[in-house]
Amino acid sequence: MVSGPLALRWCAWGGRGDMGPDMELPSHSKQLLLQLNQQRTKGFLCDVIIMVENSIFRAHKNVLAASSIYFKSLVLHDNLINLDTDMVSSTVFQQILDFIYTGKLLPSDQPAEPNFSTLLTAASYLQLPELAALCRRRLKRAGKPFGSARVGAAGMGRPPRSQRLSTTSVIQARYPGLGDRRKGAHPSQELPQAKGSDDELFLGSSNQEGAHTLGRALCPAGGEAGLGGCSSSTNESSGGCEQELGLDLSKKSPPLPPATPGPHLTPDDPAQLSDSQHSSPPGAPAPAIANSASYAELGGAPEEPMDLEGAEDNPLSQLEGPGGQPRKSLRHSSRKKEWSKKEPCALSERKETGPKGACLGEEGEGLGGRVPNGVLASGGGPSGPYGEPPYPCKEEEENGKDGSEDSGQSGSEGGSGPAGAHYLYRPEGYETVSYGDNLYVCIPCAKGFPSSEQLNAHVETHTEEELFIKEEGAYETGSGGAEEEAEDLSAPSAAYAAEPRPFKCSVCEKTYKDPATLRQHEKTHWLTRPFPCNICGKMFTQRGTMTRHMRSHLGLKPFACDECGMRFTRQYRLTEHMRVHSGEKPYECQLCGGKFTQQRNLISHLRMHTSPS
DNA sequence: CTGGGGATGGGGCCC
DNA sequence: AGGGCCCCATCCCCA
Repeated sequence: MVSGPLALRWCAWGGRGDMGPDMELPSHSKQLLLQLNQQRTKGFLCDVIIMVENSIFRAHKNVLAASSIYFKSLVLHDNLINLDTDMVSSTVFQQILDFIYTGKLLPSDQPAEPNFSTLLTAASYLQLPELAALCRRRLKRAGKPFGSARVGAAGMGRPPRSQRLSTTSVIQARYPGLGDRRKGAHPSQELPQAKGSDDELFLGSSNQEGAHTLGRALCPAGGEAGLGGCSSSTNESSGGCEQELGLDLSKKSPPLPPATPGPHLTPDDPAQLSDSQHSSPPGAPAPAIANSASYAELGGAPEEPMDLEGAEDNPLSQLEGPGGQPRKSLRHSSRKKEWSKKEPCALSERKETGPKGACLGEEGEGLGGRVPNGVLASGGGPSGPYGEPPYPCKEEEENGKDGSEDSGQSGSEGGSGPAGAHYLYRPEGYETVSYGDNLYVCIPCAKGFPSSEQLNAHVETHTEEELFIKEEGAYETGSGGAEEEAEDLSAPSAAYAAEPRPFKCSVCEKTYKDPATLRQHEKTHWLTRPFPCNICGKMFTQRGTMTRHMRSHLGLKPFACDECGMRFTRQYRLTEHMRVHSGEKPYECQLCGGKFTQQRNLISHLRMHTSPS
């Protein structure tokens, strides 16, 4: 399943002894790559977003996974990848992505010759052995030393990752949902397991050349005799090579079982399973995706030629595809269009904000050129209000809630600067006056810092308790006061009388069984929403809500109906939907006896009974 | 044209 | 972190 287009390419290049030349299309792999690259530039079927500095790149998981073991481990888990900007810049990544999709180092936009040293660093970091080798050759030819670049982070004078883990929280706050997997821990840390699972498939299904390439992928620095730290027989010990790469794989062991052979995916996670389905190459005879759902998601009947032009307008409508329910497909298509109409607002807004807040900032092509018609960039001009307060408070959002669409908009206006609960990145652009260097602001004490690291170091000086007290104090001055509410503690509501709920919200009347839930609830009273969407900037109080929201951006619908192939973003929706097929109507109106498949429709129906109109 | 119902999407929130 | 449920909003179909 992992053997993507590049694996195909390798097969073709490697030649096959059992197949005569008349049975082989010499240009097949080239054409395939060409198509893929075209699709990438159009955003068609792109299923992963890579964020580098302020730029967003869209790509295909299969292609990334096939070209780099690093990407392979990343895209298994995530659809949004945030690359270490210390290791790769957006300009360099642009070249790299082009290389991945074309096999050529295209002349960059830069007037000067591409900086092979930085390219080599990035290639090593991203574990692109062939590109790294190319760079090394060029550097060698130019007589430039490249050892420092090859050793990656260590060579760049950066502290080992384990020492940099303290920044993780800030990074998570800025890019929540990216998690440790993406930022804090290099995915190569999962290599031992990867080698035991997917790579075996890789090796087993490839010819020798493919296996050899993979071997180099496992050991990026190697495979180039006399150049890398590893000898040409590097396949023997990839671990050592990783160390030499400076990718510090020994630090902070990932929360994974030891190198027991087995799949990365947790089989009980439908989302992940689905993601793995996403990774399957279109057209691959994968029984796991043989249902109409996945088939629909792959963009239509396999025998149908892909209509890229049509797809340009709305890739998501293509994703929905003819799933056997034309009406629904149509509806989804229009819905998606409606949705994408909203996105440009947020994005264009972000574009106008400063460097960090704006994913699209300096590099117009980050979206404009790279994904002109993709989910992120489709549609027309801005349609929402500008200049709203950057950090919408709950009340504001709820008061102005004349539609989730609108609240989404306002949310996105405010959210271009990812904000943490206790720390906050304040993007440029909200004020015409520059903030100077202190763009990272600690919310509790309002101190500004020039870097996330410094902010994070500072944040750690605040204790949880202290922060909590400050939040509490803010509410006390704002309304009611906690004291009078505290008195209510003695009078728990009858509804909760059966079960002790000793943890009471200091702001409202709600009580909870455990402090964690209370804490979570208290966040709903905070004026800042800790979890911003990386794509539209909308802020959320809970990480889970944000990641769920992110799914809608990425068009991820992991939960497929076996009956009709419709896909949903949530399990619950699928459960609901399944009643359509089963005919089950468990919700009955006590007034008229009407039965409903969904509770919410019963509720809506009950309103009809109760409302005077 | 209108209202009701079916179905779906997204966010909030609790567990 | 993820599941489950609630809510609101919306679209579509149909009587």
